[in-house]
Amino acid sequence: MKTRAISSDDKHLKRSLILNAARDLFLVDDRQLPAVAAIAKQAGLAKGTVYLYFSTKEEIFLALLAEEFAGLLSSIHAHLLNNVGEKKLSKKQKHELASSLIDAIADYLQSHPEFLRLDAMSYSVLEQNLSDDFLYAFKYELTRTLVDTGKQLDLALALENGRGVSLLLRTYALMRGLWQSLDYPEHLQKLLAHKMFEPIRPDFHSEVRLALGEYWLGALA
Amino acid sequence: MKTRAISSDDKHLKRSLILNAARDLFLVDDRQLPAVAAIAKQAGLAKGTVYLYFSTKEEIFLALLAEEFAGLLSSIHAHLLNNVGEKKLSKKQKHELASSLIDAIADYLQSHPEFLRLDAMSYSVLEQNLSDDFLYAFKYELTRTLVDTGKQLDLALALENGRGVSLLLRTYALMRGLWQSLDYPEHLQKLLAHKMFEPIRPDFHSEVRLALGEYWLGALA
Amino acid sequence: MKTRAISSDDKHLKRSLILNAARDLFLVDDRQLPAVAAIAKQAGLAKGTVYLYFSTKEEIFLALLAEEFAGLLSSIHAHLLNNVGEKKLSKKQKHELASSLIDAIADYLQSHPEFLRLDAMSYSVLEQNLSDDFLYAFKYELTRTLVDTGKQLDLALALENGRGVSLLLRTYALMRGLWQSLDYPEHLQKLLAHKMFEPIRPDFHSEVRLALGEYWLGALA
Amino acid sequence: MKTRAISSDDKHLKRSLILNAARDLFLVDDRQLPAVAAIAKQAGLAKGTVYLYFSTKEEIFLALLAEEFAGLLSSIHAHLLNNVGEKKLSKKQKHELASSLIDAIADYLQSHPEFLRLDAMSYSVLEQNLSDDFLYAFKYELTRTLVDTGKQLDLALALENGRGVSLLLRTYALMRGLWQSLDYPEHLQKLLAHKMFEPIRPDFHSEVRLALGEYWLGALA
DNA sequence: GATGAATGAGGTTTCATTCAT
DNA sequence: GATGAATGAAACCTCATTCAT
Repeated sequence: MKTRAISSDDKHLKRSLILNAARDLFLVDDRQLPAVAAIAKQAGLAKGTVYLYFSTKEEIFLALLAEEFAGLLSSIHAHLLNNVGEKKLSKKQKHELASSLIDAIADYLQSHPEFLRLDAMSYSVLEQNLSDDFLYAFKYELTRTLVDTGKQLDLALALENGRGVSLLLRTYALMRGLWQSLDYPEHLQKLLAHKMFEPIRPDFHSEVRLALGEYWLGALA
Repeated sequence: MKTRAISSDDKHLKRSLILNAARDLFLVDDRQLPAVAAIAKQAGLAKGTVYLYFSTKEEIFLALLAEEFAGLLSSIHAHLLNNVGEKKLSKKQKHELASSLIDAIADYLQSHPEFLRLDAMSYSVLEQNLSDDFLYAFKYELTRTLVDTGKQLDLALALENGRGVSLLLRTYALMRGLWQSLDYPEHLQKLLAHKMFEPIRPDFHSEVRLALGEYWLGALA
Repeated sequence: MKTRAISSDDKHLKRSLILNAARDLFLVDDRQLPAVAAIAKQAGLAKGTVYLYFSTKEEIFLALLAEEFAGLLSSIHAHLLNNVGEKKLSKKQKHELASSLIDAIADYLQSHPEFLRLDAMSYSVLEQNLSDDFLYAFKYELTRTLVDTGKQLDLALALENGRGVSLLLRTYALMRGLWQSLDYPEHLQKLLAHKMFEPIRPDFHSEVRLALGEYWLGALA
Repeated sequence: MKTRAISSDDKHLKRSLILNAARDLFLVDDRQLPAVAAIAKQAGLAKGTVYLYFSTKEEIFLALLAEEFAGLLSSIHAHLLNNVGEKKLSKKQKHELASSLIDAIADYLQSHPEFLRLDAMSYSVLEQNLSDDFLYAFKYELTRTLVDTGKQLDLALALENGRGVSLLLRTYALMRGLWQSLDYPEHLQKLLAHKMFEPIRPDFHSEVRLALGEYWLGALA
């Protein structure tokens, strides 16, 4: 591709091109950020072009992660808006709301396999090598949306102020921790095929529902 | 320490020397495994010597992590042995046991700052570049101890078979997820000093107690 | 040379730059492939640049050797084309042709001191650490040219089919064997200065003519 | 083995132990000198012990090569002694002697597969890293025996003085050159399985007889 | 004499990023 | 704006040899 992205739309398009290429490659071989050369090739661009849109490799993947966070949170937000009326909920209704929320989250995770994979890289790999500005913008946006959604939750469940954010944070912690504990690379799966390892390899998607269920049960008690 | 580790004890000592050096350096600059050269220097050894005791850099840190896991699990195990009598516990007593267990865990985390730091590297960095044998041995030992401790828990709380392991796994997931969500490198801390970020930076050690408390409350309901 | 090799010609030029640097260094200290760092320095390039043109160090030297083979064989080829008329040669004329061929070969060796030096590394050092593709391409081209030249020889000397290749192969074997037997590194030369060692250190360039002369005499008998 | 070699015989025995171990390992994976650690292990000795008998790794293999040379030359020597009477040989008888000599050589090569393999390492690898003394002793002994055998040849074939050595040297050159040209490591053999490569991979043991036959035919003409 | 623990020089290769074209 | 050639830091691991025990 040698077309020049002149209009703002074109730029946005090319940015997406890169992000998609990066996501595709990452899904093929997670636990390792693909090389910039590979991303460029996959996107049909030159290496240098990638650097016109992102200033480090990590930026690409943090941008991808930001999208995922936004998606999950907006999904939760939407769910809350849909299911909240004006009247106060009964205890049972609250639990039902929590339960459906968990379903919404688990569904999102299932349909966005790259989310927690990327997320698992963020602590050790992704947040290196980023400009303060970019990192700040990421955290800023994330916090804003999170707090926002937290407030929705406060309203929906008649929680005390700030409780919603806390619940969301802990929910997030639990699901990312579970992912990292239960996702094994292929060769490890073979190694752990023996029955004795069964306790440490339940299916993630079932497990996350159960664990979140327990957590919310306690949290709402 | 003698210059040459001839006896098996001496060897074990030298191994520890390396592990300690590695831990020390890692604590100074976590999120990045120190170079083998640096570890060797810190331990007062030559690079090659390190490779007499470990066959890759990652082995060193996985060995360190193995020690931590062993420590935490034995700590839990001990706690269970101390606090379990023969009679069946009342519901209240069970919650008290859970609560004290959480304390034990949280105390361990507080006194072993390297544990969750290392742990956070294990998904993306640590489990690369290891021989299948070593990795298997690690998982084997970990699973064995985990299942063992899980059984103790089953007994102590009169749980159905296998429930204990599950509780431990989810507890672990929650604490590792929280760590990664709440531990910020220094420069990020400065960036996030503003009040608006308060919701995303509660103190880890308080937070882990609270979150685990909620989880166990729900799990034992 | 431009700093950036953009056109295909420029690239070819830069490749040559590297090959020449490698050859120069190798001639200074044969029996040891120079380090890539040294080659890069000699060529006025960065180490990484070398790896843009060759994917392992050995590739560089095998490429060099390939050039030498091509040179020798084309030299032989040319010689045959020049000296072959349509009429059948008499026995004497055949021997004269052989003799002049030997001269052509020996002249080539004399003016390409790197050829047999490199060649002597090929068995034990050079053919390690090469991709199958590269090695195959090398052997393929070599075989093709060799067989081709062999056929010319068949024609020129009215040999039975395939005899020419065989003669060339044995000629090559003899000259490479002689080189390795008669080329001494400097410090060994001093060690073997005594008269008693004279029988094992005749001058290679005379010796190769004599030995090849004897061989061809027998081969054409 | 922790026995001490006190008597001279014991020492000689232990030396042989090392040499045999080295030969065995080298035969398994030629084109690469085995590591000293491997040799020691194979010999049932400690690494340090090896260095009591040889001062560098290369010494071991040069000693091995020396044995081979001695074996070949003594084999030739013996052959000459057996087949030489006092009377002058006819031309035909001379050719018969040469022919049987070639057979003797080729037989030796066939029954000593390590000879030319080792020999092929001598130019580029083996003669590095040796003390002048050792190297000199090697060359001295070799030259002495060679000249000696050469003289026998002079006598047997009524050659002019020194011609025998020359013939032997060229014979050696041809056979080592052929070996290096025709011995392919396994993975290359697969690569060159195609019919087009047939001309460059005749069987060494047949080829060496034919080529030497031609050479001697010319040399005795 | 024998051992094997310790040494540390040495060189390859990768790849994120820059910048001349 | 786009390209891709050039850069060069960074780090691993091997293994021959030494020497304390």
